[in-house]
Amino acid sequence: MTAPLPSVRAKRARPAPRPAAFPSRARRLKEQRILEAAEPVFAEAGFGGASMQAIAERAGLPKANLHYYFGTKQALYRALLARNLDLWLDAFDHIVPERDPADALAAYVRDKMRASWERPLASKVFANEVIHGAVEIGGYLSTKLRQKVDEKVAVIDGWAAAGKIAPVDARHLFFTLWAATQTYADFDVQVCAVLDRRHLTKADLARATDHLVAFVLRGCGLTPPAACPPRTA
Amino acid sequence: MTAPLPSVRAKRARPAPRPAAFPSRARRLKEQRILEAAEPVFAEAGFGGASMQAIAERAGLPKANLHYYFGTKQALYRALLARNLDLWLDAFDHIVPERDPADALAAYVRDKMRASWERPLASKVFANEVIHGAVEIGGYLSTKLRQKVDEKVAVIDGWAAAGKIAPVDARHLFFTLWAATQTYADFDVQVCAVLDRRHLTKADLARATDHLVAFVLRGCGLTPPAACPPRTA
DNA sequence: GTCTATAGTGAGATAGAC
DNA sequence: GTCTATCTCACTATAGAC
Repeated sequence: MTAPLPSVRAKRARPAPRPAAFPSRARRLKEQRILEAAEPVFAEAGFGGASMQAIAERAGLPKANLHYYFGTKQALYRALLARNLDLWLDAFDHIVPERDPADALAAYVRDKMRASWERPLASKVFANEVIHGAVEIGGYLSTKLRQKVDEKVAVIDGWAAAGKIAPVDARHLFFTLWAATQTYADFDVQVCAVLDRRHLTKADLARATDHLVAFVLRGCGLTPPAACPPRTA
Repeated sequence: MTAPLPSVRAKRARPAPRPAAFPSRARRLKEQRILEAAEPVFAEAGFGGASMQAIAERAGLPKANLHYYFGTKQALYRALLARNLDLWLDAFDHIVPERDPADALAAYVRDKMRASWERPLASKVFANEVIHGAVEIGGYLSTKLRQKVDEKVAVIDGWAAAGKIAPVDARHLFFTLWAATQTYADFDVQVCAVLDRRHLTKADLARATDHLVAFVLRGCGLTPPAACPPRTA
């Protein structure tokens, strides 16, 4: 579709910089503080738009300090991504064969919606990275994430074979669930605009969750027929 | 949640630059060509990561030429956004009271999926802009888009009142549909990774469309009860 | 470990010849 | 209208004093 662009993040290749080999407790805390400050900056400006200056100001530190701990902007960015990657996998734990499909899927959706409420910035950083080609996390996506999805797809296929759920395309079902839940974090501004809100409230998210759970359960044929009215011409 | 950041796009405020008052046909063609080149660059690098240099190379023109036509990088970016904004509204035309809900929603989903296939870069540019706070298009979102959504929400509420569709939250339904369809454009890399593909093919998108249409129709109670198996304990 | 001062580079934008 | 050469500045990154 599109000819490849030269990678955005490839200014000057530099060998692994200063960081210590044995991270002390104090060091970890400092790093944590910097990552905390970096998250909103990368989330709202993207990698290219973020500046070490802006991150340093947020962290209340001089710029040079960030370089002392992370070496380069890219390394800081990578560390931030790494810290959050597995965040999205936790919800998968609900999807197990022995559990009732409706309960499992409802819990999955609720967990993902909770994440959108509690960690919207992490979601935005991740979204940015994927939109821009997942240069840093491509490996993760095609190994750990794919394996986890394959595993959970098998669970859903098992439910379908047992007649416990409508025969959905489980992989695409996950794409739909990810998109539908993360949109409340990534595209919150658009949701706000349409709902005529200044900020999304917990009540807004609760309503969104109720909508989504009901929608998904019906979509998977997990709601009693009573709620399935006959189709009108 | 997060304190506001200084806008990413606010380096040096400059008065409206050179562009002519009466755009000739030739001028419009040149502008078109530049916008065409700008789309993949902004899509894959974001505003901050995109460079006028990269766009110029894609367009086969010297940098100065872009500045002659658009003045600033921001103006070029704005022009690109403006060109694509109404793209997403077309599909709404299917949602009219007199049409059968199932047909209308299926057609809506199919149109949006077609857009994800045909104009993925436009979708990415838009997604970037929204994630980064919709600084440029916030006005559009809270006026034209909101009005359009309100109008179509009324149609769906009308169907629900007439018992033609399950009582869904129409606004959140649209958020779900937007997210579920645009994810195939915006997050194509992730979808590829999970599906173990190098690129998404038309067949992949067709399969995704079939999944989504079926899922949405069931989710809206628009599929005959036969396909709604009883819930198992 | 911390921070000030600065080096060095790339980017947006412009001047001015053609 | 077009393009080369250049200006200016912001940004990443580092040197080196404390």
